[in-house]
Amino acid sequence: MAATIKDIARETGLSLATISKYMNGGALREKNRIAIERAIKKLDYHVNEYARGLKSNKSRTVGVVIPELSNLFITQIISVMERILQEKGYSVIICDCQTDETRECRAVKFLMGKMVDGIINMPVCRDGRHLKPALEKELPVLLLDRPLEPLTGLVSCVLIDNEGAARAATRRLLELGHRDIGIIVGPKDIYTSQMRLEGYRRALEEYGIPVRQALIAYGDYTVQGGHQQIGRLLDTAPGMSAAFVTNYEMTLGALIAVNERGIAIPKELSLIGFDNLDLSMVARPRLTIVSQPLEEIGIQAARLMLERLSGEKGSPITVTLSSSIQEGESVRRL
Amino acid sequence: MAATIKDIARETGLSLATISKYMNGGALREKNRIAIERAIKKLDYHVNEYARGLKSNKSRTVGVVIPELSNLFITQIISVMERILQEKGYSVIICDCQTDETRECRAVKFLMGKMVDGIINMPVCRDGRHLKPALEKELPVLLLDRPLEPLTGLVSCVLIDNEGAARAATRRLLELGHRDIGIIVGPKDIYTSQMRLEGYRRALEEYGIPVRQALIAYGDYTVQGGHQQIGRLLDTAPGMSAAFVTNYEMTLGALIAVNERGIAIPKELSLIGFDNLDLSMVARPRLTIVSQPLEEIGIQAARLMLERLSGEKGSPITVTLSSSIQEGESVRRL
DNA sequence: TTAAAAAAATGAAACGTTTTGCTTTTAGCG
DNA sequence: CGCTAAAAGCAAAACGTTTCATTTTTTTAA
Repeated sequence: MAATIKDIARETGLSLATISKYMNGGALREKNRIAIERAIKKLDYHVNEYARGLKSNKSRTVGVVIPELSNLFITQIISVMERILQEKGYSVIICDCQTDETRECRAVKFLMGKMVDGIINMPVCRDGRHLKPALEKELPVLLLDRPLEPLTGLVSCVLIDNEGAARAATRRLLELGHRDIGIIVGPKDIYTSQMRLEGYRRALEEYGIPVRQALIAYGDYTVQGGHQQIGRLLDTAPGMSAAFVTNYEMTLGALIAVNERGIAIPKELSLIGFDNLDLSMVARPRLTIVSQPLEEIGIQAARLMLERLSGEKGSPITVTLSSSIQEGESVRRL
Repeated sequence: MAATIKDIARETGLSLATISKYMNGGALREKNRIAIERAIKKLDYHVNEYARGLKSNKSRTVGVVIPELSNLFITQIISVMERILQEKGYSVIICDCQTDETRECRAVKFLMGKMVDGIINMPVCRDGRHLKPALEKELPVLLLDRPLEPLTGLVSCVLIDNEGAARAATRRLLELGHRDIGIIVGPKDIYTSQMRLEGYRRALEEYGIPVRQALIAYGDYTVQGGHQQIGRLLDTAPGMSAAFVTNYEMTLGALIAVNERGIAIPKELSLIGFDNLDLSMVARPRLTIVSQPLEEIGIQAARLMLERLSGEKGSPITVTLSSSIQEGESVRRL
């Protein structure tokens, strides 16, 4: 049915090898190049990825394993990555493991069954066991947003300077005179939570202010979690003059709760949120937020993966991107 | 390196053809089946999808073309579809065309280059031109959420009864005595907008109430759009006692705006929102919403596609799912 | 017990590329 | 013009499956 390289060969009178060379960017005579191009157009030829994959052991496909698809932080990054990889002819298979280690493990195996050329992973499993099959096969592996201690030096990472971002946000509040600063972080065992909490601690230390457990709330990075935890803080730490919420969903939840309680921002409570998405453009007063460079994360991830895929060896790299604080009007000077 | 069917043949003393038969579920002698299974385990054999794809002209891959990846309605559906398709051994390649017809067209071609066995599409281009190459090749095509007039009878669809849902929501407000009901729909040229607006109109007609342009606002299905448009309605239609917002993002935007203005729900304004996501679980008072069966959409889409992929011909089917109203406390009796 | 029918296994030929080692053609130079 | 080196083109052999037409084995029936 569909035209093959053989048809092109017949049409042009050249050999298979020459056509193949053309398809892979080899050098050939001008008139042959033209003839081939004409034949390709005439016969509407497209390479058969399967024949090629079989021969070359490359699928031109990258697998992406994420904990959750319904998460704007993640989809925003994937969107960018996908576009870039696609421009280079790679397709992307996304596996949503639903924050489940077993599924994550299965996803890696599934992708290897699909013969992906590389894997990009925002890991759930903390010990990196799930990536073993890929590493054994020397597939390029790239970690997103969270490093994996046991894999240090073995795989590349694209990270955010979580600690620095949280420190800067907390400092900002301290500079403006706040002393009772609440923070809502994610689950205790998640890397980004730990780092953000650490940044908060460090900033307080710099100012010689004791860290009070009552001002630390552990959410679960969901809207509901943010809603609950800000409630908890407001109830149990009445002196709190400012709160720092450390991801987008929880910021949304917190904002809704604060509005419901009729608490005025920033008059009664200063708020610093997270992630530069719709929310920050919409809420009034405009939210002051820690803005993660989502697009840049995607770009760097795609770049690093493409470098690996094109055979550049070199040792694994960790790229750490820094967030910026985007000033709004949700923080006031005390 | 990796074990092939040949290795299994050698290990078991059987022929290639027999192993292949086993792999594809053919009938064979019990002892041979056992021997093969043992060999597979021993040699850690996995089929080479590329060799198989080359021979069989099947890629066991489904392409999904969507207007936007950072949209909870969409990702929620994809999540389910992907899980089901993956269970059947299919992988999914997602193409985010960014609501751009040119990109959408390119995405279809890209996917065909990747030799997908079928395409699931939430279409942007209204005339379905972009799907022509796929239809010509007789690839199974499935439309999601929006039918395409010119393709009626040619492709299957999974739809929501948008008109019915909007009518039910509007009726609900009418039953409770509301007469000045605002509605925020999406862009004028989008199918779901039109249907939802139509449902609103019909409900008003049933009650003999004239449709007033001042109560109809066109948003763009974004948080910001919802925020703006509810503002517009509140400003230009001061008598409005209830509002119906017709997607998740705009509901979020509207809710934020209403809270900012200190308007009490449902005392000063009754509100019906859309889509049963985090938001409705979190907002207080709990929102009354039109709840689309996101999971069911995913299930039906996966099912229909799988049926097609397994060769069942039959004529294209349109599955229309109905939404339900989930009662909260955001609507009051007038 | 044997012939016929049914079931299972087989060998070999594809599928559409890439690649390797050679051969032919072209270009450059004295 | 003829020689050489470099460039371009070629034939054939893979890659790991599936599938078809046969052959072999097993089961059934007489």
